[in-house]
Amino acid sequence: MTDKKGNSLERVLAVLEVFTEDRLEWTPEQLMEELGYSRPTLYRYLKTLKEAGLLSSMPNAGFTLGPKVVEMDYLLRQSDPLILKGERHLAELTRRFSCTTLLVRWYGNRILCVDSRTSAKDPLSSYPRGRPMPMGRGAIARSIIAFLPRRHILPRIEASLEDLRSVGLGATVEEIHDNLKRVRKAGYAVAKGEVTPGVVGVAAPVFDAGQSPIASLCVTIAAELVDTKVVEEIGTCVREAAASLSAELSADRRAPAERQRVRED
Amino acid sequence: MTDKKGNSLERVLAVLEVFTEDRLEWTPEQLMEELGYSRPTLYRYLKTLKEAGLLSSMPNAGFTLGPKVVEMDYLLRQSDPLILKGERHLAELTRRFSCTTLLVRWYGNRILCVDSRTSAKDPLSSYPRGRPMPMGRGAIARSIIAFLPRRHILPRIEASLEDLRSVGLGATVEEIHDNLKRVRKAGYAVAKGEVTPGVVGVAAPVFDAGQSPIASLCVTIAAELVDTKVVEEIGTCVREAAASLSAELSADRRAPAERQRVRED
DNA sequence: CGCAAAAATCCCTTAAAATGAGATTTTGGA
DNA sequence: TCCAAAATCTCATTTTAAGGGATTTTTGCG
Repeated sequence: MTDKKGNSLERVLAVLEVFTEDRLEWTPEQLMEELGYSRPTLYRYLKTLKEAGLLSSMPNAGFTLGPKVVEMDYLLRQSDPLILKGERHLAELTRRFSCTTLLVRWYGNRILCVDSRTSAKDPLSSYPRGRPMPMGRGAIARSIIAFLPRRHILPRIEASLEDLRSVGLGATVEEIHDNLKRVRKAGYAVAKGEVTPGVVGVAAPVFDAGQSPIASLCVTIAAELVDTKVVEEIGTCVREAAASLSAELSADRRAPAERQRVRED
Repeated sequence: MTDKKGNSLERVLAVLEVFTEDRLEWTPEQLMEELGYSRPTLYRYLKTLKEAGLLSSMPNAGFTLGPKVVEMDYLLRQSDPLILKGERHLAELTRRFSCTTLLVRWYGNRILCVDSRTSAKDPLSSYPRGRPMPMGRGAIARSIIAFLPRRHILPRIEASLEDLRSVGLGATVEEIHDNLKRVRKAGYAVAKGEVTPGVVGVAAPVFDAGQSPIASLCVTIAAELVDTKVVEEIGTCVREAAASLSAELSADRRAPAERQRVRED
């Protein structure tokens, strides 16, 4: 069984958590075992989730995620200021370099690509929209961690110490911290082949009026296409684009257009 | 207030329902009024939904749908047999005709585009992935209704009587029913300009081992590109593609590959 | 920098609602 | 048509969610 307990709200939503890339389909029996719910309870949950459209089941086959998910994703694409305002910058960067650009949101302990665009003839990235990436390695993760408020950085370094070390960012926590300070100073992070071999990532954080980054803008490009100088050039562009995007986001905030309410009663 | 009542599971999930194309952002106050929940209750719900990633809120701005939605959509794209097996047919139809093809799932009282592909130079359809379409008009809706078990057809005709009449399908319930029988016999439905002016839709139902259709495969094409003969040709293709897709789906069902369970403990 | 206003959370009792063992009905496949 | 498996129902029991009001935390502003 995965989770301890929680209130019934959390327990219903916990059902959604077991659907992963490794396991996209579950039978009620399997869910009972995995989640430790009783039969009637599980069926009640499933019924509710199914009615909400979050799950769907073909008769007597397993359950999978449902159509409401597709609908919500569509709505999200229309509502997320990050995506809406980021598009322009993605386009600009892909125009300027032969690369794949990613707009990646930070949430919980993951980072998640919410939009991407490519101009490389042979795209190398394996992270399309919606595929979560682990924190801990790669330019994106580092571009976010480096810009966290001081007291949040150290715990994160410790949590991902293995990864950060193996990536050559330093041997001790202090050394790594120093390197992250350098990232912070430069305004962008660079990683060579940390996520995908032969691919260089250059990422800069995106802020939303607050002090902590909420997302990262990243250019990934084939290593053979770049040298130190070009990486610097890309870094500058990415940093500026990210800064500009951040500014747009917080400007939007300051003048919150009160959208009209549409009722149907 | 939108909904009457329901158990707390339904009430939490009802929060997700208020996010629509007309209203993509809600403040807690507005949600309290709209849903009729008390303050602590609403905040509890919001907290839970936010922790699950289904909602997100930028400090003191409104709430919007959250990143988990993007992740689930990605998973869904990988797991939905309809999408996976349908892709081939969409590709084939778009290759053969200069058109937009849609794969549309039926759920509740809506139909929802889950995949689409276009080969027309100037795509006219305004229903991208995730945008729900109303039942009641259009070839897609009709291709589904016509193939429902007898006892489900009449209530649906009555429910959408206005629409069906205005579309010229007949004046009385009987007349409309006759027309639907004809659709059933032909194996596909045709609609001219019912959804988008100047666009002809040709749709056939997709089944999943059961008697009721679960989806529809549709070709939309500029009216000026087709005459009766071509429409018939398209109809035949669409019907055959849909039948083939249905067969693939139920074959898959009959030999349910037991996917391995991956645990991490 | 610190204050006032608003937002979000907490507390705690009551009332309501979720739970689950087992019986029962429905479903879908042969 | 019938049978086994799947899904739902029943109902006594206990857990737990609800919400008025107080409290703490955050935010905007002087």
